[in-house]
Amino acid sequence: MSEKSAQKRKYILEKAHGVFAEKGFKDVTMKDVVEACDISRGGLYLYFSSTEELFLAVLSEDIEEDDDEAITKALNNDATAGDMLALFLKEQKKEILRKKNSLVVACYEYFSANDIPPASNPLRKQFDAGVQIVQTLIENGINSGEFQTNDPYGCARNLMYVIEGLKVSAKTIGINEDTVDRELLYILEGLVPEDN
Amino acid sequence: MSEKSAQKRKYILEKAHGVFAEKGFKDVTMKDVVEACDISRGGLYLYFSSTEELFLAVLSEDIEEDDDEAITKALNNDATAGDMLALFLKEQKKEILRKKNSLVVACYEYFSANDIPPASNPLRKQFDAGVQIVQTLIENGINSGEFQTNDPYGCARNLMYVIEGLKVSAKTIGINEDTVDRELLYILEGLVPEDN
Amino acid sequence: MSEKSAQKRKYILEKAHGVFAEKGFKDVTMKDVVEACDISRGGLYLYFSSTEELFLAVLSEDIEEDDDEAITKALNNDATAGDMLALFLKEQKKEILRKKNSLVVACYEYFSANDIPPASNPLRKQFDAGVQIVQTLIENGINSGEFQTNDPYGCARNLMYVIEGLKVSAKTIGINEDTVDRELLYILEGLVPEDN
Amino acid sequence: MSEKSAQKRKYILEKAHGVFAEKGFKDVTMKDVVEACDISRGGLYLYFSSTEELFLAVLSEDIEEDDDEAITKALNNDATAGDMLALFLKEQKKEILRKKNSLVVACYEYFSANDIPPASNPLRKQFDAGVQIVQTLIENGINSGEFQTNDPYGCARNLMYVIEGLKVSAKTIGINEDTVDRELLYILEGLVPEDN
DNA sequence: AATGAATGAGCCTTCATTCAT
DNA sequence: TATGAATGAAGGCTCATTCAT
Repeated sequence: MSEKSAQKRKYILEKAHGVFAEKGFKDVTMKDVVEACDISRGGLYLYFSSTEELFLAVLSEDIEEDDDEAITKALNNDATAGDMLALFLKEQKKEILRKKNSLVVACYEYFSANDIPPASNPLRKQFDAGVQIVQTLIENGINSGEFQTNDPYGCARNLMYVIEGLKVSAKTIGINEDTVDRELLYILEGLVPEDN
Repeated sequence: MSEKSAQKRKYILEKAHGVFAEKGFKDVTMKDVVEACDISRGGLYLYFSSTEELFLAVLSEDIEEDDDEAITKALNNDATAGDMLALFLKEQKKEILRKKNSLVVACYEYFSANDIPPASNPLRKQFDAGVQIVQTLIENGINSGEFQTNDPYGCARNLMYVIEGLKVSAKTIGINEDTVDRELLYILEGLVPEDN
Repeated sequence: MSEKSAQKRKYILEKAHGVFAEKGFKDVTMKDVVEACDISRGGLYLYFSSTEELFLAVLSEDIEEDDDEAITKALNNDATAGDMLALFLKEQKKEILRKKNSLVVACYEYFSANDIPPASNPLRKQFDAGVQIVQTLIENGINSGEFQTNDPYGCARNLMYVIEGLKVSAKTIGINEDTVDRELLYILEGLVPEDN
Repeated sequence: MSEKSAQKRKYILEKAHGVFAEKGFKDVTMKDVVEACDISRGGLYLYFSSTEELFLAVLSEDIEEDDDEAITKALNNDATAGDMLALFLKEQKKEILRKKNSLVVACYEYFSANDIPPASNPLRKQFDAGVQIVQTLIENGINSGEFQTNDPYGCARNLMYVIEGLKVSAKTIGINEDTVDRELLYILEGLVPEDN
């Protein structure tokens, strides 16, 4: 039955994902999830015993899938650094503007209310991974002459913080696609040699 | 009596401010506020009839006081653009790192759950005001030869998004003073003519 | 100031009358009355200390005014018994169908919840008075040859119970003017000699 | 489980019936019912979510049972119209004088506060059904020579309004068995040929 | 007399959690 | 495993009543 169990667990996580995306973290009740899953109250408790447990499980599933497949794939090809950075930014843009199934708000609510040690904070991991990827791409770009900067790490961090700022702004003050494009472009332009 | 009433209203707002700072928006109950104020349930309802009403009142009081007095004062003196930008950033840094009485998290929770038209969204107003100030300072700095950039508006926006990113990161993944310094410095350096 | 006091008392009773007419007895709160009168909470308590006290006061004022003036006046003239009974029924009909300011429902609620000794029950007094009036009119009518029945008292009671039935029906199942006319006419016809 | 559920639903309705009989409609709180049933607050809400819902359910159960079984049974026998009318009146009398478990007052309170379209107003239905029964009985009685009247419908209505009047009077001004007997007798006598 | 702020009791409603089946 | 009835705690809201001014 472990097979069937795993199946059901996955099913619950999917439905719960939708609930967290819609209501954030704090407003979600076990009842919400039960109803979304259309299972019994007791049934849910068999798998998860609190919204926190549920949320953390949803989150790790989510991150697992997340693995920036597009980027990874591209890295295996012979794409230029510029192409790959563009690809990365395209993914980020999609995430920033995503309305459906976004866990961003739920993450803010959860991680701002719970002091998670950085080492095990998935948000932190994602952020650091992003910086790492961007830094690498920039360095590659410098080597190939596509990019120009004397602080690739600083630039990568700057980019990631801007992305964070855009994400939160998208949820709180509302921004449109043009705004995102403009901001990302601003940064990219800082990277490109300006002599031309 | 209106005098005393106003007094008490203010008192409630102060206490509520503390509660929102501590628990964010969604977790705050009227009971929390009642207990923080040490008044009766009915007494609170005399002044505010929901946590939303309370929060919005707290917020407008907060913004009112906020008025970036330091900056304003400096503007009336003969401070250089560089000094003034440094001052602005110091204020922002304080805000980013503030643990006590920060409404940042509560704002995220409230404004991500409620679609407020941009025109009346105080978060938006604050952001735009920030961009405006920074842009002006940069332009002044360009005129005085302190700064160098061909897109003051873009640079101002970039700075403000980084600040947003730092704010949210401070609450969710935790960042220390050095990180803030490093990020702000990175941007400042981009502004300073590098020929020397 | 006793003059002014009496004035205000009267004012409160008028407003309260409207409130009881609209909401019945049980649903009325002191707050309702305070708001209807636009006076202070404490102010109302200076005059009445419960809705019950208020209601009973409203009721006695109401009954006082009620005194079937029209009938009384007619009795002093040389109206025929038939005319006077018709007049009486017209008044009753008005009462049965009245939507505004009717205390009927409030009376039902109050007197069905409180066992008032018949001797001091104003509803009972009114009922008995009605029977008495009708009986007298019928007897007069018999003497003048207008009416015919061998049980004037029984007929009067029957009429009054029908009126009670119509009153309560008007409030609970809804009846229209035609229905009232038809019912009252039915009784009248039983009184009139049928030989003609 | 549905079996047990139905059982409990019935149990709650019985207890609630008692509560409404005792306190009318408006004064009944969910807490009253919870206590009468000796179940938990939440438990009650599982079955009914307001006193209104409860009351309407109580009412329809009540009417269902009500079916004037005695009359129906008699109709299938060879009882005379007079016997059957007497039987009907005996039932009504019982109802008029009933102290325990009577929903009359609750009905007054509920239906005078809520405008229910006549077509779906159970009080109206009951009234009309009563008129219909009485009219039929009278007509049968006329055919068999037991009764005499030239307006069976009018007489039936008159009877039913008197009964309504007696019901409400029983609750508000208090009447005893003799009074009921006397009033019903008065009407009956009007039906019986008087020549003998 | 009159005001209206303040209190606290009371009822409403929703859910997390348990448990018998 | 799975169900869903049941419980009771928690928080919301409204008002009767009091009292300092």
